[in-house]
Amino acid sequence: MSEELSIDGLSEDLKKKGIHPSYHRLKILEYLMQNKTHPTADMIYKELSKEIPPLSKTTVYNSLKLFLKRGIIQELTIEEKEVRYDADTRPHAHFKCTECGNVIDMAIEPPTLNPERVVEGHKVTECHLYLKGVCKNCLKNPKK
Amino acid sequence: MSEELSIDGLSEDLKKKGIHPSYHRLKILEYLMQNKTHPTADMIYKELSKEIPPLSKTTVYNSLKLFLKRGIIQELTIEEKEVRYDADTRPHAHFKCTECGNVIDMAIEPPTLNPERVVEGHKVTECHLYLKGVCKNCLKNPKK
DNA sequence: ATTCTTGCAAATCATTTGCACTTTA
DNA sequence: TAAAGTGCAAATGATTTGCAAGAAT
Repeated sequence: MSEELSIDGLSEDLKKKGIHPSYHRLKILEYLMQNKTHPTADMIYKELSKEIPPLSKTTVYNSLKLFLKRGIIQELTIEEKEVRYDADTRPHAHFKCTECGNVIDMAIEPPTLNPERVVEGHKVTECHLYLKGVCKNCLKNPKK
Repeated sequence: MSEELSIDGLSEDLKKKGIHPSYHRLKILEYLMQNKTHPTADMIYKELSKEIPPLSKTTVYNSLKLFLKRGIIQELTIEEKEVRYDADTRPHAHFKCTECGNVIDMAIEPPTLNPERVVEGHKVTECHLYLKGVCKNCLKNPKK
């Protein structure tokens, strides 16, 4: 893809965060950056398995957990029993379509999602805005 | 929803929603309305069990699911593996303290959380704003 | 050689399900 | 007596853990 998504670039990103850029880790992060579908661990595993047969789900979980701890991805819990991951850690909202199940990004009025502020005396460090409804596409093409 | 918490009032609320106001259901809803701590199903079960020995967790799950379907409570998925319930269905934000683990309500600038609107062509019907950080209380009394 | 990475298999744990018992109308 | 409510026990399924084998430096 583009140069910012080159394996070399990703490799550098990981090194900067103190993560050894192993092949599996690079592929998992690359997948997350190229697929803005906010996949679950299972989706990532299923897709990458086609390409990388010797890949275990444990490694996917291990890698995601590591990326999360180092702040290079974020976890979305828009729905119970469906933890999704997003390589874009900039503040933005997420919309889940109840028809097609897709989760899409949404630009949202900044003040709301600005982290690192104090509200009512509480120190806020993280913000998630989750919207649900029917997406543009499903509104146009109703199922059934 | 009635403002007072009389059993009679709750009973009427349930009937209006087409839910038979059984003893267990009334106690579960009453607990949710009196305890603004956004408890999990397990917390509700553990607490109510003290009072109502013949109560099974299945009944708690059944009742919560039913209330949810009829729109008299809402589900909070601020954290994975910790689905919480809130009897207040008006738009408001939720803050989870990473120190004490408590989830507290927060009044939030209305436009952000107004449901039933169209954003970027998508029909929004539900909004959740989840904040994380350290609460006022834990800032004052740091642990250890 | 030691440390890091990977991965199988078993453990965990919240939630769901099947079904039988009990209560209510 | 049919329908609704309840609850035990088993099933489910995503995630975690323990540990051993393989890879990297």
